[in-house]
Amino acid sequence: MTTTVPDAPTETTRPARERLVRAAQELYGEQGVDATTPREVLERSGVGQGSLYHHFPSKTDLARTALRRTAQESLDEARSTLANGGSSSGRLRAYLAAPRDALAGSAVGRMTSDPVVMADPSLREPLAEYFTGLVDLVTVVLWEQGYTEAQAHDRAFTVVATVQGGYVLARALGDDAALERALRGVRTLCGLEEA
Amino acid sequence: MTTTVPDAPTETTRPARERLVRAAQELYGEQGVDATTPREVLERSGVGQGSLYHHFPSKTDLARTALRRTAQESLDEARSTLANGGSSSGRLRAYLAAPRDALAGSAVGRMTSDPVVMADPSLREPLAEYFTGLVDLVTVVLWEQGYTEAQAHDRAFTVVATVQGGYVLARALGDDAALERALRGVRTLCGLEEA
DNA sequence: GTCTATAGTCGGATAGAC
DNA sequence: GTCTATCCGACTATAGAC
Repeated sequence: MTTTVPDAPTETTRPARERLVRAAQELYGEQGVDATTPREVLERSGVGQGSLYHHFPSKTDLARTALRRTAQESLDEARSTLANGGSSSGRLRAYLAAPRDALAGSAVGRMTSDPVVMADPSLREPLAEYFTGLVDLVTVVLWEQGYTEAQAHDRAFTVVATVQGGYVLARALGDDAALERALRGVRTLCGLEEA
Repeated sequence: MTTTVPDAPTETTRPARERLVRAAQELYGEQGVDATTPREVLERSGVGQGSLYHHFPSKTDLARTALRRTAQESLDEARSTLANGGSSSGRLRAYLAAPRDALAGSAVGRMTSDPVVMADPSLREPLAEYFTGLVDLVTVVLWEQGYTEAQAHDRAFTVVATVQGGYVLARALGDDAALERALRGVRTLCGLEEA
């Protein structure tokens, strides 16, 4: 008696669908949603033409799935640094020193310039969720350091904005040192730098 | 004897060309370069079909002209705030308090996510020039406040990054208050806020 | 569920009259 | 220098066999 039950009866894991989402995530990170064609997604995923439209009614539906996942993965990664053990200043320092591909930019932040994403509320939603969650994580850390809730919140926005703006500067200048400098500046301003 | 000499013999001012550049600047600010079609530029400028390709060999050449002007105008505006009279702290405070359309984003910064712009070095150049000039302006102000050159430079990157990242946050959250909070945070961190 | 083939639309660019 | 008319190719999506 062979156990033919795969993983879950209601929500089975589909390989083609999965490959499509992964390929879309990669291409969106490289080019954005607007500039990524269904054809490119099919080529990278190795899936045939009509299969995309079997799993997703339209390009937008694929984008929604891929963006949700990217936002979720990015937030999970930030959480692993900001909400784990260690002192609050140590966790913030670790977050600001985390390895980043400056010239690639923020997978989520870059989407705020994508016309397709910004035109559709259901595509914007993952962006809002990501940054709300990220700012909240940083706010808690700053609050633990003794700031008032209002001050912690303002400065959390500043910290997250510095990271995002650092990406923008690095890409505009073609120099990853721009992000490094911006982050070093905010570390000293927050009193996190060693003498 | 009518003076038929217009403005300059070598570089005359062409009305159609001018209208094309203006329309392109507007549309790039709203949608980006990649998402803006020649047709849209023609419609907004009120110029006829073939005239675009009379003045500009390709879409890229129009983009280069428009981006250069936008970068130049943006830098001039920043200079008028950061390099004018008043105390150094007053000028920096004025720059950070300048009116901004947070939900529209930075006309220059948003281009760092545009595939067409990033793929062409001649289109990226205006971005690099703008941010180099802007960071230099802020660096001078901070240097006047007594910071070492290295510290002033790092913090200048942080200030400019906060503005750029503030735009990203405001757009992602659909709330212009995000930029305000990020800027208030950096003002307090820089000791520019009144008690 | 996956594929090949193809339809419809629009973007980028050109030709050539005025 | 400016316009109208038009070509070519690519992108989004569908049809229908296996």
